[in-house]
Amino acid sequence: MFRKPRGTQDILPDDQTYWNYVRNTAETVAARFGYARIDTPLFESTDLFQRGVGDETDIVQKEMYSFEDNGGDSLTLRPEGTASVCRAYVENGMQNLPQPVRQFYLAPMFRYERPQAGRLRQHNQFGVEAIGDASATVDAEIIELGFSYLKRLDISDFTLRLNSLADPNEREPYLAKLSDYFSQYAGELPKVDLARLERAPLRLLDSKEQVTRKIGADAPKSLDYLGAASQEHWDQLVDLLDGLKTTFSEFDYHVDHRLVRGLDYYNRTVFEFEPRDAGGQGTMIAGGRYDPLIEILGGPATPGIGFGSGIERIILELKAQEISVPSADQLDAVIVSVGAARSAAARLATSLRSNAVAVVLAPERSFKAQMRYANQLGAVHTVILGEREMAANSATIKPMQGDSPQFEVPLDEVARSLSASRDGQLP
RNA sequence: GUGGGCGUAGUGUAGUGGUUAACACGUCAGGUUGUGGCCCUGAAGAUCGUGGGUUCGAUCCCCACCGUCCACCCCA
Repeated sequence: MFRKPRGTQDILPDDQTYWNYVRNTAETVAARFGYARIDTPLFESTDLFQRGVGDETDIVQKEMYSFEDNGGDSLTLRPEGTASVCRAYVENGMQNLPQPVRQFYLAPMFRYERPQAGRLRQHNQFGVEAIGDASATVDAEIIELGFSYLKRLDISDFTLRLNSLADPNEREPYLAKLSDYFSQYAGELPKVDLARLERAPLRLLDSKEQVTRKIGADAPKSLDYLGAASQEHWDQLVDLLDGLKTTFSEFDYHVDHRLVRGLDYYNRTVFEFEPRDAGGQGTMIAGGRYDPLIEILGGPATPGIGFGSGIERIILELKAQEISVPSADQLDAVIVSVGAARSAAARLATSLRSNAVAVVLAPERSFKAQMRYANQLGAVHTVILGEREMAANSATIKPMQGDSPQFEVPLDEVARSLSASRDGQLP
């Protein structure tokens, strides 16, 4: 038999309660901050990601699902969301909208990776992007949005790390200093980190190797290389976040000069929310400013900032914290009927559904088995249609929870009776 | 891409170099005439991940592959 491709998953009905909870929360919070939904294609021109994400990144070099279509074009299943949103921004003339343009997405991403907990080949992200405004107030807004999202999900015990990667022209001298610094210790660095020293010196900062971490503690900090403009931006952001601290008692952040990003397009502000006792793949939200990106993609220089949040990781954390999520829509009734009453039962089901009652017709089994069936489905009521009811043109309604007695109502009042009972149960 | 653990019915587990591979939950059917949940009885359901090899004989030993989990890498 077939099996699902490696690193993919079936999201079964039982798990959908988590997904609904997360998606609904994301939509609600996004709306509250004035972010509107955008959906972009599942695949894009390969070149968009090569240029946007960065040719040197692992994502582009070995993790993309790229293919050539019948017309000979090279396309790629999107590995991340920001490049597409920026492409859509330029392509659809969003420069002519009031700036910044605030958008969010809920969408699957694809990366050819070795699967493990919290890491899949197809995963889903809630992402937000604010494009067209370079001021630090937007940075603070995005971070507040991420905070509100986690709080509204009822997740606690998370930390927010913050850093500034400076602007590209400031980063060159910084990276040189950083390389120089680590080169002094080349003899002590483990093999993986020697490779990083060549390829991506920034990555040395968040290495998991003990030695490297120790050496990295005193490494040059990007924060010390900010130019006047990015320094002012940083100061404003810190000021705004301190303001948030006084508004939300649980809000906090800490500056971490080791926080870096794997995608090339980031500049200035970068941040991550992660569980306090984060394991390997813990990061729940990661984002930052990407002012150079749209120009890199061939558009007009346009600043932007946003974050991505892995829904699977959020759900892992919801489960880890044993957070209860709203249960699925309940089934109002199962109709139990035998013999001649079955066709009347089918008609009743149809009529109930058009009256907004959720109803299932029990399968053609013994009376007892049908009652069991109703119980297994967790229906609030059983509606019994038998010979007696047929003769009286009525139906018996039996509440399945608690021990209220069953009662009989005329057939045309079943819908009213069921919905009244349902509405009465709401708080 | 690297290293390690694991792979027995739908799910969770037990088990043995040699006749019909066990248990629990779940599923289905019964427990008399139209009433679920508890309980009782019964049934279905596993080519013991796949393919090689060792052996008279392998689910059990060895190898490869696949899958899964963990760590690295990378990242959400």
